[in-house]
Amino acid sequence: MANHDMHREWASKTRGQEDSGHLADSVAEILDCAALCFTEMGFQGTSIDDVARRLGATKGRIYHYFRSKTDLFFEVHREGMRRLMDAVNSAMSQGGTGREKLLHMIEAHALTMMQNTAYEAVVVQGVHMHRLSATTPEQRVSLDELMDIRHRFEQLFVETMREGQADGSVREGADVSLAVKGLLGAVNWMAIWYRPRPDETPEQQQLIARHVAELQVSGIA
Amino acid sequence: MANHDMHREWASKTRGQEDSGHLADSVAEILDCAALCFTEMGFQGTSIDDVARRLGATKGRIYHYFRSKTDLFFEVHREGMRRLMDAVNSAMSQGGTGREKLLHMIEAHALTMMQNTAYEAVVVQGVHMHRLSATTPEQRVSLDELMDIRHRFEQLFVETMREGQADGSVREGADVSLAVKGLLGAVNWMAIWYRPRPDETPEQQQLIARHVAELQVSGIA
DNA sequence: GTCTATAGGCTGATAGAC
DNA sequence: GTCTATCAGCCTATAGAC
Repeated sequence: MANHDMHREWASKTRGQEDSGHLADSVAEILDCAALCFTEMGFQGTSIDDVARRLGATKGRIYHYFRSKTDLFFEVHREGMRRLMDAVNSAMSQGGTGREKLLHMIEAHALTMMQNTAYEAVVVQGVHMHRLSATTPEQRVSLDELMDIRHRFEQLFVETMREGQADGSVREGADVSLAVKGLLGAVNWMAIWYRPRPDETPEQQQLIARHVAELQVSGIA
Repeated sequence: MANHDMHREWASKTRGQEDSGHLADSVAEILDCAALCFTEMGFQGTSIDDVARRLGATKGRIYHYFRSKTDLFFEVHREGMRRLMDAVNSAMSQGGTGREKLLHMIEAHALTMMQNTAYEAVVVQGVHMHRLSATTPEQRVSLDELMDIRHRFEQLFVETMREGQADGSVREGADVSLAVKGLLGAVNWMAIWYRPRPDETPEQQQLIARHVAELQVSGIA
């Protein structure tokens, strides 16, 4: 029980800046393996033994840090959302017209999807799960918390698009909420089809991300 | 075993035009309940007993018509894809410039998503599953077959967009394949966020569908 | 901290009565 | 055609050794 709290503490620490040592390493290693398993086999399709096998350990290790499989899944999801938030927030704060900011935000979102395929595939899976009603009360609480983050994430795009309408860089008259759902859908769907090619460079990835972003932004400009 | 074949025969019949009577009714009823269960609880989260309970029956009935849970899932998926194909094909054959056709195709796609939420949520789930490697050989065969249909579906949009480039109604220079993936993503994502409001009329749905389509098409025009 | 062993519950699929 | 009964396997989570 105490260890679960230690993990919580670690999690909130890293949400700041630094990670601190061997405990963080253990947890991060588990999260990485879990992200891969959940991505490849789905939440219900993954057993804790699967994650343990990939880790080269047994489930004792995992249950020492995580209360339950659900807890593990949501911790992966949380980390994926954190990476997304960081990238988009940083793009948003770089200035320019609403339209320019939107372009950079979408590009950053897309690039993060491409460079964190496992974590972001879990995020998409989690969003999908929110649609499911067969959830335990425990899952419901975690899901609601994460959907709250997700909502704030979506609002960043909504606000920036409104900003663009105010400064004249984004077309008036479009239903902003609907437009944002469309554009986020286009980017999120990358979790389904995008696979990095074996020899793909970061520059090539950036090109794809920019292209996706431009297509979406030119629709509302 | 013979009954599974009867079902197959029914399935291919309906892919033509007519459905024929009480056997079809039994199967269609099972498919409807299964679509709802899979949508609400996911593939692995749904037990055959869940479907049977919703049906007001026991699993004997289901296993009489479907070899396995996997088989049942894919039959729902197939039906969902059929509805999508029908709608888009019909929109595509109505003429106009490439750009106009594309607009109508996306609109038809979106409207079908909105009017068949359960079946189409299963389709999206199936596409997602194709990403998963933890599949039995049996699942792999069905998935591959369905991804083949899916690929042909995507090609309809690619062809029409190329047509639009040829007749000057669609911007040159854009990566057609990437653009189509983006626009299909925007529409497919509706399976995640769209819920019909209790009092929503077909006219209101059409408005939303058109709006989504316009946003995507104006990005490539 | 990590392992082994195991309890306890659920589920896919089948067999056979009616 | 549909139901009841049941088996066999798997998986989450815990307890306790080391």
